[in-house]
Amino acid sequence: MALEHAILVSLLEKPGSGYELARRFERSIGYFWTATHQQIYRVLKRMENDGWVAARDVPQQGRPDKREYSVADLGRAALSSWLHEPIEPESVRHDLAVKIRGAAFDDPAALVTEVRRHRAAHEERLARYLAGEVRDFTGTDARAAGVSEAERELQHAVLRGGIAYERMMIAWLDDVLGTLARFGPDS
Amino acid sequence: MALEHAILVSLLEKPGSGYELARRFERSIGYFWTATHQQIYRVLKRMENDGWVAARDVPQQGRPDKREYSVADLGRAALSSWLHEPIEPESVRHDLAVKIRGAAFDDPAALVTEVRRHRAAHEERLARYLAGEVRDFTGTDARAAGVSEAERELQHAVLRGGIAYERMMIAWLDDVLGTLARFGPDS
DNA sequence: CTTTCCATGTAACCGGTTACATGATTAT
DNA sequence: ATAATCATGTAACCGGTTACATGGAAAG
Repeated sequence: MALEHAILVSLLEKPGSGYELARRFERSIGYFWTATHQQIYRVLKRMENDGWVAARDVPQQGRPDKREYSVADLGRAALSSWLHEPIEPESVRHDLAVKIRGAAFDDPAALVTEVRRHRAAHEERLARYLAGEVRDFTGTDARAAGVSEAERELQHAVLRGGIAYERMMIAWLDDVLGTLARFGPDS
Repeated sequence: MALEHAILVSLLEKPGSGYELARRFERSIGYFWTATHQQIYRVLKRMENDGWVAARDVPQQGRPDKREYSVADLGRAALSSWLHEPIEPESVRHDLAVKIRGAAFDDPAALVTEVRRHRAAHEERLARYLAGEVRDFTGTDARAAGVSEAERELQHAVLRGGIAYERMMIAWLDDVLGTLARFGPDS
């Protein structure tokens, strides 16, 4: 389990409210971890009880107050010890692969639309990542205020992972489409 | 949720017991879906109650009896309808990416061992997949008895996906190692 | 004689998802 | 008026993981 740790990393990069964290999990953090706001609020509360994070009420004008969280010493220590313990390389879960193998017992041609939909979704994500790369990681100083070089470079490395993943998926889905095409008229 | 459907596909490819299914989920099906035997037995029972699969007791010599399951009409229909409904492209979950971004707030050099471990694990998987590809998908007729061409080709396409994934991961982890190396002496 | 393989389960727990709820402000 | 954004939650459910349990056969 790493949601706690993902939250710690995000709060170390920049303190924020549960709502803001939820937004980040739709964006930058989203390409390696997802979480809904319900989950985040629940975990955040537990982390506060455990002394991993500290909250501060921030009044705002024209908007509801927010509780801004930042990482406490105990949280930093928890993250550090997690970073030092080995984790098992997780295995993937691909619904689509189940469908592809299942198509052999149904109509292979019917899957083409579905595979194309997925391909489009990955293409879209790739475009988003590439745009983010240009925005955040070009120009030596642009928006580099208060961010260490290590932080910046490691974030970039993770983003490159997301980009590589999307490119691989697109290429593979093209491969699959080619295979499906050979069973178009009939099997 | 697709475990039911993964089981249906596997049983369509070849009927088998819960135990045998669990083994398959460690092998061929394992590169796109994982499941433990506990989970499989539970789901299998539910599927039998729902009439998706039918069981047949098979006595064996020198071994405990087994319950061999095969797909019933209702199961085939359930699979077909699932194949025809669109599913959302799922997003990945990478503990390792959390660690990499977290390393900026700890010791980046300490992550090198961990990343190398993961790299080795992916290298090993890649070797297994490639060996499986040679074993099962070379030679026009080898072990192709009773397996349709569509079935064979689609299985191969899924395997190529696993291979592409492992290759991408290895390349990316090399990228990460290079990035980490630049923060070796100190950040 | 101890480990591994075959074979099937129960029980507890917990993280993640979905549905529901509230309430103010800003934009169309 | 209506929808969208900001902001924070509760409650129910359920799939997946971990631990525990049994019991015979074959292999080292």
